[in-house]
Amino acid sequence: RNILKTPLKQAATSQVVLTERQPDCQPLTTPPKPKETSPAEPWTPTSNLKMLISAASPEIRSREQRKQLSNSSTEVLQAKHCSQEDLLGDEYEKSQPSRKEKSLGLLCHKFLARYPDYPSAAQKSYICLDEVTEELHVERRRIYDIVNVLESLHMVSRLARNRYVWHGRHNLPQTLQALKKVGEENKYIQQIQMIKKREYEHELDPDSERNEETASSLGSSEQSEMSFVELPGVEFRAASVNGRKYKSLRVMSQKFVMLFLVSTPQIVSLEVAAKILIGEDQLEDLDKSKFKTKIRRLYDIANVLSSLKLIKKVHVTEERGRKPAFKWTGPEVLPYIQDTKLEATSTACSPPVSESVPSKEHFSKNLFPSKGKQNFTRHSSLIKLVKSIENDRRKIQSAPTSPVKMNTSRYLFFQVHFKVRSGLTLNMWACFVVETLPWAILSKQFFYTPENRQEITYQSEEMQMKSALSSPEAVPKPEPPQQPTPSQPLGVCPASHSSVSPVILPHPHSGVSYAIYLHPSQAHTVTTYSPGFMLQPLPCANVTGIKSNNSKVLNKITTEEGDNQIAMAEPTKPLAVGERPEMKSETSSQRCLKRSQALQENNLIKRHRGDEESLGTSLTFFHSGYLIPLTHCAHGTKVDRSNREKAGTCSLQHPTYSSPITGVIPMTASELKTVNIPAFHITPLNIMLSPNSIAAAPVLSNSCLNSSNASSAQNPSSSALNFMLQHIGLIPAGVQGPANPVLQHVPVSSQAENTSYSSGNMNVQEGKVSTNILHFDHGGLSEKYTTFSLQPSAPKEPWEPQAVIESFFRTPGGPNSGSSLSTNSDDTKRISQGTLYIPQRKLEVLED
DNA sequence: ATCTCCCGCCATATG
DNA sequence: CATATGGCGGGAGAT
Repeated sequence: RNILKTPLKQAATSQVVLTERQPDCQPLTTPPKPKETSPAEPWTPTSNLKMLISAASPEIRSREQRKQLSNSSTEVLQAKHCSQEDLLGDEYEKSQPSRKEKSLGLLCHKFLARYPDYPSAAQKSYICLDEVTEELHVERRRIYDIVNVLESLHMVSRLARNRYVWHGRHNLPQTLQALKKVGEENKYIQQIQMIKKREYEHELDPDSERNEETASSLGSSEQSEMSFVELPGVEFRAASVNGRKYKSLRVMSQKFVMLFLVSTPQIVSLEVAAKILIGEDQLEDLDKSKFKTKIRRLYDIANVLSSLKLIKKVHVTEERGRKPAFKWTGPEVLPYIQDTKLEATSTACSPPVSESVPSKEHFSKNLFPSKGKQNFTRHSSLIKLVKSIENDRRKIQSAPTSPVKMNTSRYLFFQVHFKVRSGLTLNMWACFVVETLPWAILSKQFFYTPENRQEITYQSEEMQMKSALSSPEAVPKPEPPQQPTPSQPLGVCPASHSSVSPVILPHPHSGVSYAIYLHPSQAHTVTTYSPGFMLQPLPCANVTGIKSNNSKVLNKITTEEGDNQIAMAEPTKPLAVGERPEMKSETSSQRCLKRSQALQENNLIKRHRGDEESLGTSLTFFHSGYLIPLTHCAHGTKVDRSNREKAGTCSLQHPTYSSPITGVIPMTASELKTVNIPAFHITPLNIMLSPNSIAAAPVLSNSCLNSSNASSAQNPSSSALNFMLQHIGLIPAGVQGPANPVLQHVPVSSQAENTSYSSGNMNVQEGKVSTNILHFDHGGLSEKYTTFSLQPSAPKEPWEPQAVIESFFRTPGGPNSGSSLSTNSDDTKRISQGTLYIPQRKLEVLED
């Protein structure tokens, strides 16, 4: 081994020598001196050879190395000369070491093969680097690369020199959870947005300005050091090692993973990752070489992660071209259900066993993180983002002179993560703009999370996002200040949902596609920007074919990789006020059509139910035009209960989906009834702000139950759901049809009962939002979480975003009431129309 | 040409 | 000091 080392070092030297000699035309001449001086290791000649050989063929090189091990310097030399000349021409090509076969990925596979994924306590395996390097025939250096990444995931930990312990994937769930949490705290999402945003701008006008950037970046240079995320049980032993640095690769690896866990489509392009990993420390250091190096490292890391099946390579295509990226294919990591106290115990569990069921408190705490008291608007990246947004608005409005208030506190970001029965999950990011329209959807998507599959394993790549649907929301642009529409209390938002277009959502397993109705503009956007995904607005008449196999569209879709998409909010033409009427009428007719279809579909569904049975899934048509696959849509608590239990069981076996909230969250029959969403169970998985943002609303006890509408029979969670979905555009307002032709204009409801729940129409056009409770009843634990919901307000009362926000993040009487957002919660504000959006490019992800 | 990323020099840390 | 680690970037296969 040492032998190898020495000559290598000299290779460089010899290069110099060689070069110098070039002019002499005697490149092969061996400098006599050194040769004699070190009989043990004839470095110069060897080096020369090495160089030549390596240039000629890696195969030879390796042979050379082998020989070298058993050598007698002179002989080796001879041999090499021979081999060099002999082999150079021909056979060298085939033997073995095509570069690929030496890839870190492959090596990693070999490495991993040596140890069990889930080593039992008994078979605690140790890793001796010397052995490994020898057995795998690799240079030590390479092993370090692997081990470092594994360390970052706590799959191994160092004991001492040359010695590591193998933990396998036992810690993975916790690690990922922890990483995700940190990732969120680091505001990676925003940073990513920021980067994309920046790129976008550069595209628009290459001669962009960078002063603003710099300025904003100065804002704060806090947080995120080279902090390595550790787990309670798995700290760096050999504590001394812990003393900073020398964890770069590890840290980088963790951060890289964080990016996946945090970003919504779990896809991260190398470019973005590199930028974030760099920019995190140095501000705006667009050093080219540094970037390259970062990329190199990322590839290294990615190779290991790939071997671990945690990520997979894909390509993201956008205007700029095809960019390398990776997609997370590891276990789904739910919002931090990580509790330091629980880790130790859970670590001891055997393979698939998940962490113990989190305590109520802990769960709630995680669901609504509230520790970060600091106003997140202070975060530099966010400020940047906001500035960018302002820029956009300026551009869009083409009214550069219009006063643009830079008030960062006006922006609020939050993520909504709804879970639908059979695993269809709606995940999105939205943004509030205080003083403007309610919100804009930054991104949203559906993905399939098979929590009720018994056979689920980490290879969730087949499952996750296979049927992902990401529909870029058509976000209305802000209206020019010149023509404010203060008189129009109801924002553009509701209006934009007045009509829907069916869209097909492929289903990976059953081969069934689901139709989802989206607003035309959305559908359009989708089709336009996600060609690869084949979101197709279909003529209503055709939608009936839930499982149609004749539709080429469908065929294509099912063939397509579900994750070929990624679409983000795209600037779209705002709905002009004038257009609204027409839209509506059109909508009405569409609704009718749809409803009739709904019936048909329902039948179809039933007919096909048998097929679905195997999956324990069935389709149900949601009368609002939202078709969702459901698991025994039921209707009663019983089913729910059993399901829940099943889910619970499942979770025990599959840590990946073990989160208690992954399971079915039952709603009582009464709830369903009230809500009028008979077959539609939605579980608000988490509604949270960006980490550390404004005070979140932590759980509440019963007190809250009564806080706002105790008397009201409405189901809080449903309210919330309606509210969200509607504004998100998933549920068209006033689906009920012509009955309420002018929904958009007529602020509905004055009573809680008819606000939206009674007639099944979701037209909650406006109203006050108040805090409400979500019932989480899983595994015997019944919990209530405060969330928002609509409360009927006085007719004609304009929208009060402030209230929305307030109630969204605030809990009456809760620890965080009177949060940072606004000083007086009861104060309502008027808002003008408009919306913000974050321009993003169309993306297309391709498998490799 | 671009994407990947192996190789191995050499600065540092460790013992 | 000898070794063990691992940062880093040249430059060569892969595509």
